[in-house]
Amino acid sequence: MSKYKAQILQAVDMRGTVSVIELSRMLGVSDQTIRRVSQPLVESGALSKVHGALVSNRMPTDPPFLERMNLNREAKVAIARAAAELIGDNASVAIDTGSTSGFVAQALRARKGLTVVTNSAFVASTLAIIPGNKVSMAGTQLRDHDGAAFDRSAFEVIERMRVDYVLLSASMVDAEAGFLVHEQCEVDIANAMMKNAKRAIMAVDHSKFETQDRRPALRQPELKPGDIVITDRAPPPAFADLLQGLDLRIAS
Amino acid sequence: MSKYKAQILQAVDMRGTVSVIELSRMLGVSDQTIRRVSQPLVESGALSKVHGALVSNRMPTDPPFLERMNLNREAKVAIARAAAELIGDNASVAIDTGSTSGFVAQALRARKGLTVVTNSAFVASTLAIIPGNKVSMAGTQLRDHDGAAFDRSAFEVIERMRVDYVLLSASMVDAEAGFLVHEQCEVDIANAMMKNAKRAIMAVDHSKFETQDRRPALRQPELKPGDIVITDRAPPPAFADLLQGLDLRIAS
DNA sequence: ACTCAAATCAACAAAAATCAACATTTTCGT
DNA sequence: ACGAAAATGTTGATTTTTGTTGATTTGAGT
Repeated sequence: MSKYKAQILQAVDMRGTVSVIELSRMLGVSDQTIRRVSQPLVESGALSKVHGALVSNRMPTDPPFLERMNLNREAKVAIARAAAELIGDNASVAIDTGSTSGFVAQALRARKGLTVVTNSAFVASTLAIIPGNKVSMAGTQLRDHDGAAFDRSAFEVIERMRVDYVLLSASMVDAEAGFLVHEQCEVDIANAMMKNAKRAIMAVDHSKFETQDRRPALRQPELKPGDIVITDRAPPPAFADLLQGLDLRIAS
Repeated sequence: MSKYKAQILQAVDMRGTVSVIELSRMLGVSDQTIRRVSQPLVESGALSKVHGALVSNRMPTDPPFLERMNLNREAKVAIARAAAELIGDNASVAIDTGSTSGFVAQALRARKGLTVVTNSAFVASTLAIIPGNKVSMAGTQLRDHDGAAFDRSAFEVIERMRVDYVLLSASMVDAEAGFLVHEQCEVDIANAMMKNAKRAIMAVDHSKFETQDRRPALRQPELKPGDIVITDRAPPPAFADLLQGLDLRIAS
């Protein structure tokens, strides 16, 4: 068993796919060594190999989904680590849809004894198989672009739970309007989750503060004083008002 | 108890992995001493040893579900390909839990326009994000060893659907008793799915025909004549009676 | 189909780590 | 202080891992 095994697995699982050359630079060894030590991993089925790279078997390989997962990847990983750190073991947490939430779910695999409620099938399947976790999948009918549910039963499940944290995300942030998403049903779910959570964690990478997106957007429910915002760079000064009273954390 | 043990344990658990040389410098003793002192620690299971370093056992270990996914991998992949071929585009299909079903779900990503109902969060998240699919997740409360649901709402969802195929699996096959699983709830779900499907596909790799498992087991609902059994090797002759009237297919 | 660059593989030599045996030092009870 | 037992360091043979080389395969583009 090689000493690089854990690092390779972690890197590949986090990113879905990473090139052999990149791994060799990352670990400071030759590409040949990466191939050699990863061979048992692919034989055991933990990873798959393609020409030039290793790909994770634990993550969807569907283009649109993967694209979003790979946008601002390092930022999201850093934010996810910080969120997982904050949440801690044995906590209960509601998690919404969104690629950042997907990374948080992956980071939360290191936690133990979580109680989770989510309307994202990806989040649910990521965390459900960790021994000791209790995971509730909210909703039945999954929409195809991200595998999340927004039907009536989703609300019923969420409204039955009472959790320590709710993890939310946003498509963009506007200095006046606040945290925005594109669909009403996402707002509704966020609202239901927030009502039943002690504390909200809003996870947004820095790109969300700079979006020029002009598509119609809807406001997420307002955060309460003391709620947490995790991002990866200090937001521009224009957002000072919006973030007033919130617990802003910069992950790196 | 050696005076170094505590420090070694602490350092290794803290950092996950630390080289023997580094430990020897850290404690101001020879590398040989580190090996000697750490030997009882690895024998007692507190640490693992790799060439050049000691790694903590505390932190990262694969969930059992993923380990089962890797058992008889090639056989399951072959079976999954055959099943996906058979099911075709635009079909509707109910899929149960089980590692073989997980592989079938992955193979089904190549199909288009599927309507899927499943009680496995893993299957659901794998297929939900394929554009054009309609996926229903049956159930809310996910059990931790495989992320599948067996609660009342799971049955309600399944009983509302009418599908072309149901994809089933088994833990083992007995020449007299037939296809067996270990839990009653799995039988119940299989039963509900079969009642609402035109045709059943039973996917079992060859190892299931050879199991010596003596744990108590329960029969899956009886297959109808014309139902399909997909496996990867011709079953032993003792199973001829059981397979009588069924459509047996050998995948390679 | 053909070409070229990049990635892979196989084999070998160099380097690093391990192990076993022995010499030396430390510890501890008397 | 003395001797036995345990712990540590040292040495050299052995094993494992690693980087390099060159031949081969693969994949993208024409």
